[in-house]
Amino acid sequence: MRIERARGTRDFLPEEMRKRRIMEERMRAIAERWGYEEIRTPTFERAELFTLKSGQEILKEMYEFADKSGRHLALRPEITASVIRMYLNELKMAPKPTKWYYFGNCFRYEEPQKGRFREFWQFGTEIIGSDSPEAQAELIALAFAMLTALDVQAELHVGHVGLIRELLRAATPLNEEQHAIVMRLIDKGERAAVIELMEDVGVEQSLIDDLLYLIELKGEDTLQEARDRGVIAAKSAALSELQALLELLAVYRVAYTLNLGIARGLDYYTGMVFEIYEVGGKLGAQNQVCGGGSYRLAKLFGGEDIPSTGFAFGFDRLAEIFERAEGDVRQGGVVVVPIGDKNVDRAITSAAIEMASRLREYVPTHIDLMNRSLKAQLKYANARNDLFAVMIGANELQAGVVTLRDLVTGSQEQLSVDACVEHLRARFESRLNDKNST
RNA sequence: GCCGGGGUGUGGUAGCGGUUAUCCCUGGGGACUGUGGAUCCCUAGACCUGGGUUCAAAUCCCAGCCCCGGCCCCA
Repeated sequence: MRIERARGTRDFLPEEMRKRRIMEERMRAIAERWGYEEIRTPTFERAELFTLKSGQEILKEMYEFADKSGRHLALRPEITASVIRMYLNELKMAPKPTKWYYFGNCFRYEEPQKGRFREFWQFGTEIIGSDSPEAQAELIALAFAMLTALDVQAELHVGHVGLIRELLRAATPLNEEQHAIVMRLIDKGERAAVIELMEDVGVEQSLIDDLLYLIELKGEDTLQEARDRGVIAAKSAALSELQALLELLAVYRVAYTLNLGIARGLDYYTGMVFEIYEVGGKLGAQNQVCGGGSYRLAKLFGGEDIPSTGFAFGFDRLAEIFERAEGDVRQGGVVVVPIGDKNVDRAITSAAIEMASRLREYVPTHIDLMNRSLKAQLKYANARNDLFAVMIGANELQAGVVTLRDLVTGSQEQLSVDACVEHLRARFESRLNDKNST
């Protein structure tokens, strides 16, 4: 019986893993240089961690289960909630801001399609302890530094849920719960439902108009325009925060599009929110590669109210876009080839294994594991792109040498074990240096 | 949750009512018994699953599973 992969999961073959490893290393390197440290949290958590404030949308997609003693658990649908939980559990006394990054798999029960899977990877960062414009700008700039390192062309959309919240607060008949509902409707783009809800509760028509005007705002000059029209109060805290952020983004030379319609599906965002979209058209409908913003989760989990800012990349979507120029072709190594019947010629086998062990201190080396003929061993080496074969048979043993064959040129020579090791070590060392310098 | 298009050896495919199920790639062996990449030969290996229609199903119908994509939402 053939067992199929679970729907929405993937196997990664060596070639794909090489590419992902390159991407991951580039992103890690940048995070480290910006002063962020790596953390890791559990793959599953108490389900309440996610149900508490992540929003309705994520609940119906969650993998929930009970363990053998009946605990209510869930596979993480995202990682931010875990990071904050971990911070509160372990590190309340840490100097702020705490700057962390993480890379891990997440799980959501959705219909798989291009760039969307049930198990997917997020690479994210969090600044815990600050949601200042400086923190927001740094974080967005960091995201773009990573995109640049991956040669991904993308555009940034920035919004601020504070502006909408301020306006909703002014709409007196609405309570907190209704605010959340309206936010969700805005995020979904369900304009008609927003109007209906607000009219039902009896919100003034002018306020409804203002709200609709606000969420449609797009583009850089619209902020001033909105203020001139009195839609945004001149002394709005959210407005001045957003303006400060935009100024800093200019300093970081990150281009942006203002989009106040971004409300985001996770309910915990409280301030700046942003989304980044790939612009090359390689992702079809799922072109959002990054999302994030400022939030206040800590209080919900029983801690003090810690302002934080974070984002998460959809790593798989980046992988879809990322073309690797170099390092694409697997660089072959060395094969040690014992010649003769391994079952009979124990001495040859031993000599070959000893040779392989020495070479493995310096170069990728493999040795026949299938008792193949000389011919078949070379064929395998050829198919693997190996560069050298070290052949050891009865003749070599008797003469105290090995035969080193250059699989690219086809030339070969006999030399001592030490000389052969030294020769290969030198060859591969210089190759590694070449690779690092490019 | 909704809507399209698909599942044939390891991978890529042809066949679309009756064939010994095609070709390329791959594994093993050989021509060439201590030398890979070319050529040729032998050999291994497949019709997603379950029902139905039919004398006869890979082929037609239905359901499920899976894949690819779109809507919605997200990363």
